[in-house]
Amino acid sequence: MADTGWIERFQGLSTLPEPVKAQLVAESTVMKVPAGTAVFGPGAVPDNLLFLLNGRVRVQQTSESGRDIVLYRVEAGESCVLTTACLLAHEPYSAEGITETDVTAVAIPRGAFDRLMASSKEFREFVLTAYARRITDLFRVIDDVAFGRIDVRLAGRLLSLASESDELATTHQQLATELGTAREVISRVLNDFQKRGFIAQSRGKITLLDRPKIAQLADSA
Amino acid sequence: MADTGWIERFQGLSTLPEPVKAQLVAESTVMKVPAGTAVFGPGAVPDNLLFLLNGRVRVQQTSESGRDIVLYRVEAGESCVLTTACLLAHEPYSAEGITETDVTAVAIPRGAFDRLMASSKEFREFVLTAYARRITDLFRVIDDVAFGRIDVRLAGRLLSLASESDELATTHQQLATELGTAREVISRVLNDFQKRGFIAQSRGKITLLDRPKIAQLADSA
DNA sequence: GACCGTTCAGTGATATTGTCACCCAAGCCA
DNA sequence: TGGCTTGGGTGACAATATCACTGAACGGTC
Repeated sequence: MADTGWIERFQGLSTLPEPVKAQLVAESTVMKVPAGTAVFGPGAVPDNLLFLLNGRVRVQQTSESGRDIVLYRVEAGESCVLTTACLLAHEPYSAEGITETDVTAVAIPRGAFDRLMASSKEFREFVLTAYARRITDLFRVIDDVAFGRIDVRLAGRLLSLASESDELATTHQQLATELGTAREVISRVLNDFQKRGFIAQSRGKITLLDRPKIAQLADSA
Repeated sequence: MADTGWIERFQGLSTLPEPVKAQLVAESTVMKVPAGTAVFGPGAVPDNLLFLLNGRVRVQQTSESGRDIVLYRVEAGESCVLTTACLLAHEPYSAEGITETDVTAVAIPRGAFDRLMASSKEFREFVLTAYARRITDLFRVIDDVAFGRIDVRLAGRLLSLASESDELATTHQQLATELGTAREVISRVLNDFQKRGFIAQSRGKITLLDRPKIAQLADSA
């Protein structure tokens, strides 16, 4: 018998009626994916709605010119609903999802997703709410890219990327991809941060020294 | 008896089973809105899904700093599905929809929308496909803002805004809002276009003189 | 018509960000 | 040791954004 406990980990699913929970569990399969795998994107179309139990997926876009920008991340306890819509669109869909850690997820096949949408008002609410959150994420990205200063944006990103420890194993190029800018820009801003005593740097590693100051910069929106 | 003809004008709705069409029509009401009205946004939350019969709605976002950027437009024959999701999200939702022309639309109340989602696979497909299109629109905006050149973006926007006539009644400030940039930037680029013979300008008006050249610039992506 | 207020557009100076073309250093490995 | 790859630094310059103005164009009013 399949484990049903995972449902409770998802905000919005715990209110599902029992029969729907049973249906959800019956039609789902647990999958494990190692870090660094492309779970969807050009050339890897998924047929499943994923509920992330553990780990994190980064969704990013590559422009025609070959430059990248991170759109959002799917964390444990969230689902990757945008893909369900993008599956149906026959337009070229340039975003891709990459596991940043080893990932455990529950996969709901397309058909089961549709049956759940038909049978449960609560499930529909869950899906639409998840959509709304992603869309507001995208709105935020647009706002940041269009009107945000990069030092402010970078400060914010450093804080969220280094939420566990003060050590951050990342390259300047990766940070540039986070914000959709160029490596040189990141290098200069980080050197400025270093001069101001916010961080320490070594090859491939950044150490946050003064979180309060960084936070202050980050929300001088 | 209500008119059912409008359904056929929407790509994706014509395949609905007859009973669903009847349901859709029975629960809908036609509304007319004059140009320049905010149909949704902070302070004007809609409880309806709108199908646009005539006219055009511009969806734009105002950042904290007070600057605007246009996200996308809803044209006749399209629906404004993103609002259905954003209604449910209790997060601050900063986008607003403004009618650019007089608009005729069919409104489906929230409850009816939910019943249709429950009862019709085709309707669900329609909704998800509409979502997907908007989301790819947003991805495109992000790509443009992050990596696009202003002159290229402006050229493209001039072409799409002046799709009917070569005359365009708009101010530099409005064009700046289109692209999420500053008026001065638009002024300088337009002056450059003028020098190159692409356009002619007078106060509040732009005339496209050389569409081919503008188009060539616009897709030198 | 003249006057006034508002909106629209032009411009120079300066700051920020992006691009290009390099260089050098650190780590890896034969 | 040398060579290779990756990560990072830097100067010069281009593109874009911001600031602080200016004046022109238009709409009223008297």
